[in-house]
Amino acid sequence: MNGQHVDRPAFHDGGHEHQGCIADALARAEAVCRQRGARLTPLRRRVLELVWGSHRATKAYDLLAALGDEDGAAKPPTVYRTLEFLMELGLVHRIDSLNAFVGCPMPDRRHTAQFLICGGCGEVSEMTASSIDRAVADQAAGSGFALSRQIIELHGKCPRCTAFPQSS
Amino acid sequence: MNGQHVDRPAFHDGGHEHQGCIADALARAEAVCRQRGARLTPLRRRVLELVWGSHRATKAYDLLAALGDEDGAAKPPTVYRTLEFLMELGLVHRIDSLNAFVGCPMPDRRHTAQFLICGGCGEVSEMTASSIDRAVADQAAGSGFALSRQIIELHGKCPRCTAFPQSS
DNA sequence: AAGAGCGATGATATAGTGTAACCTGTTGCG
DNA sequence: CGCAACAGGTTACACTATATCATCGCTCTT
Repeated sequence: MNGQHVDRPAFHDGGHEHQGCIADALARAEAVCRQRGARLTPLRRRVLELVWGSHRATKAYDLLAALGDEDGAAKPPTVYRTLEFLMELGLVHRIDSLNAFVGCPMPDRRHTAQFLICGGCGEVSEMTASSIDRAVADQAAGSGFALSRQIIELHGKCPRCTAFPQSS
Repeated sequence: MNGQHVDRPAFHDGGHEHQGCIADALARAEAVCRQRGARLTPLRRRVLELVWGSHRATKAYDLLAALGDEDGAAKPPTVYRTLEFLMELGLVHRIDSLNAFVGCPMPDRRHTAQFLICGGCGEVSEMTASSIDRAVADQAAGSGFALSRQIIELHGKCPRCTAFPQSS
């Protein structure tokens, strides 16, 4: 094991078959729910699907609006409760610096996460970099600090947006 | 230079002479403002003083209330504008996971920051760990990601709260 | 089948956080 | 002085989140 181990640090290209991402996410969610004895109700399934509608972070009130268009006026607590449930199971993560939520690509495995957030296209890429984990754990331990939760959100530009700035 | 370089990872004990912290922070702020040609007005000075009133993160509306008690009803934009100014000069940092603000102990030097946030006493300790910086920079570079801002907020328990849990 | 118990959702209200837009005052300077 | 630039005041509103209580539907038990 070396310090370069990283899971999925990559960004998606614009033309990838996104329906597959959604379907995969739902399949993983069903597996996780089955395993944990939780119920993936239609509402929860729909919210997860909406969150996975893009690789950007989704705002709670955008979900609310989307649900309202179809289910006739959903209310804030409905959305927040559902998001809380999905976070509990590790199916979505909250991006604190954006007040928004993003689907987790590997909910079946306990992991820490770091997020690369592109200021150009808005895409959020989750990774698990053991080198960062180790540096963080070492520093916390060195300060006598008992770490319970790490929030690492890295803002910048993804490779595509760096190559083709949209300002023109 | 080794990988263990850290600035101020320490937590304060309950009995430290806190007036000194505030006075020092104000002195540093005056120096920074003088150097940058910015004006440390009475309002800005007062807000910075309030932020430095503890080593916890301060919420904008708490500042608002504190100012209201003395200056007769300050309004939200006043506080947010002032905080924005102070952040611009690096005199305070925003803790996104708390929606709150904390004084920067070294505003005179450009630096990245990581925060240790104690869930027991609420104290926030800023550090600059080069090992974390390096791991983050490496991972970003390896993904072709152009990093512009890093948010690293580590929640847990400080040494004192670990030793003496207040639950009783 | 009746009813208890529980989890999920609905509904109402309100708390907490942050900003847009416009106006007024103040300061520094030619 | 009179202008320009910046600081701060005021109003109004948008956005984010939670507390509380009511309802619905399912399962389990008797």
